[in-house]
Amino acid sequence: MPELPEVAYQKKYADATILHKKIIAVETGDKKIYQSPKSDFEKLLVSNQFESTTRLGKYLFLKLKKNGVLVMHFGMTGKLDFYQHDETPKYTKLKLIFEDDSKLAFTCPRKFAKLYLAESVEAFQESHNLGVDALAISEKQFLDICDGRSGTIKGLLMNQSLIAGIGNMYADEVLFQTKIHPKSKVNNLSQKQLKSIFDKIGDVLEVVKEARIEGKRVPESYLTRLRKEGEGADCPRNNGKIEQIKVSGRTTYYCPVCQGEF
DNA sequence: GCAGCTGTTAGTGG
DNA sequence: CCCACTAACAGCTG
Repeated sequence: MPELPEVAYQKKYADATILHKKIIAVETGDKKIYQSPKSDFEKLLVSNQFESTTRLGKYLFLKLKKNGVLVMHFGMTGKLDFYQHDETPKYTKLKLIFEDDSKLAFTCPRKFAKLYLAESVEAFQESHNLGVDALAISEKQFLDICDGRSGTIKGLLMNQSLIAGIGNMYADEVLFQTKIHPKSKVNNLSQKQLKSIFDKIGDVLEVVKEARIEGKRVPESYLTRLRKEGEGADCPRNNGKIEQIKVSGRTTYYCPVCQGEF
C-alpha cells in the first residue's frame, strides 16, 4: 500500500474505524518491523486510544490520547485490516483489540513495513529527514528544490528527503503526463517544464488519491494503468509503444514518442 | 525455476 | 556532498 495516494486511503480507513476507541489488548508479532522494543509499543498502546491521524509523505501518524504518536510506514505490502470476527488475518504484525471487541490488524507479508513511536509528527519528520509533503509543497518550494540539482528528474521526484510521498509508479505518471523523459537531468529542464511537473504532481496525486478512496480505477489516459502490460503496451495518446528502462535503480515505463529524448 | 515488484537502506564508485 | 547503481530484505505472481 505504498505511495501517497494509497497511504491517504489508509488514513481514511483508520479515521472511519478506530478513532476514540479504548484499546484493551495489544498483540505484537514479528519483531522485524518494530523500530523500538515491542514492549514499548505494548506499554504505550494498552488502555490508550487514537485521537486523530495525519499523513506525511508515505507515513501515517496515529496520535494517541496519552503520550505521543504511533507511526506507520507500509513498505510494499503493509495495510490495515479492521474487523469484528475472531480470525486473525494472515501476516498480522500488530493487532489491537478495542473495548467493543472490534480489532485492527496491521498486516504485511513482505515485512518491509516499519512501525515507530514518536513524540510528534514534527519531531519524526525532523529526525527522519523527511521533505515537504508532495500535496503540500508550493511552486516556489519545488523550484527551489530543483535549483542546482544535477541528477535525473525521476530521482529527484522519488527522493523522500526532498519531497515526501512520490514513489516509482507516480513519478513515472507525472513525467508521462508532462511528456518529459524520466532520465532528463534536472538542470537541463526549463522553468516552464519544471512548473508543469509541479502542476502535474498535484493533479496526479489528487486524481489517484480520489480513485483509491472511491475504489475507482485511474483514468484511461494514465500510464499507471499500463504497468501490468509492461513493455510494448500502446500509449493512450498516440501510436507509441511503452518502453521499460531503469532509472535511479527502478523499473521505469515511458512512451518514447510523447516523452522524447533527454 | 526464475525474475520482478508501488519501498528503504547500506555500500560502492564516479 | 551529490548522484547512480546494486544487493538485501520476503512473499507472491507469472
